[in-house]
Amino acid sequence: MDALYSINELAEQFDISARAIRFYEDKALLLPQRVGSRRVYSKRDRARLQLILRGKRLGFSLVEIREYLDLYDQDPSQQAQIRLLLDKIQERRLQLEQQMIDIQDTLSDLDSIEGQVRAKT
Amino acid sequence: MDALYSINELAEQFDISARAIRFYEDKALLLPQRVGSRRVYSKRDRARLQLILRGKRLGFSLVEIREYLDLYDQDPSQQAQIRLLLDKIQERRLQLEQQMIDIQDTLSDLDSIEGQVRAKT
DNA sequence: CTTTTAATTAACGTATACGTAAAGTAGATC
DNA sequence: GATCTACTTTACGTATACGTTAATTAAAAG
Repeated sequence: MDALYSINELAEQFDISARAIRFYEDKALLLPQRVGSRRVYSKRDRARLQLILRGKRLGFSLVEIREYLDLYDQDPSQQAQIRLLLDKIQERRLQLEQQMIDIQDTLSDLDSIEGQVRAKT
Repeated sequence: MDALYSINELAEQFDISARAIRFYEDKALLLPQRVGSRRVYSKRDRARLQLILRGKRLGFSLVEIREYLDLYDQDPSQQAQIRLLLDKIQERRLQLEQQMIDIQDTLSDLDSIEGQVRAKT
């Protein structure tokens, strides 16, 4: 009696298109059961989709995400691959830090523009 | 006697391709002087390119960046557009915050994987 | 049994941001 | 003057992540 979802239910829950979900399956990131020709998603599939979307928010490509998802499948004892993932995460962290700096710089620029605007009134 | 740069000098300085710089010009983000047919970049052009790259790191599209660059050109007194930019910046900030959460979640997952790995040894 | 409704596959289309030849030119060097 | 080097324009190619018909089909509702 595990909860099951249709493709459109999942799409609505995560605010994405059914097309996107089928696309992820096409790229081997998901492999739901079928009832006849229709896709049926388990809790586990749903959790996978959630990981996919998180990966996307982190800026990973679908190919990268697929590789990382495999880590969750293969009983996780491959430390080499885990290290690779940690490296990628670290790389992303550095990018995030640069983004923070960029935001600060941009906000400074905006401040000075604002100042100029005020000086003119 | 303002410093001038060739396209390849700029490319090297910012570690991008000359092709990329020409592409930005094609998209009207840059408009360097010409000496004969060759592009010559001023300090101001260089600063513009720096803003372009910052915008990219912040996740803006070239079209968006072009719109914002225009803000720096038009003597900055158009508060409506400045507000629009501030809104976009705010939107990016929210995305960044979500990214921070995603990173934390991912690191937690990695911790638990690491725990499982250790438990097995 | 007929009509919706929800879902399916197949396949072409789209936007973004360049990469990558290919062919030519202009100035500097020998 | 020939060649090398840096640079140019033109234009087709590429990767990613889906959007968008179009044509079916199966199951539910009437």
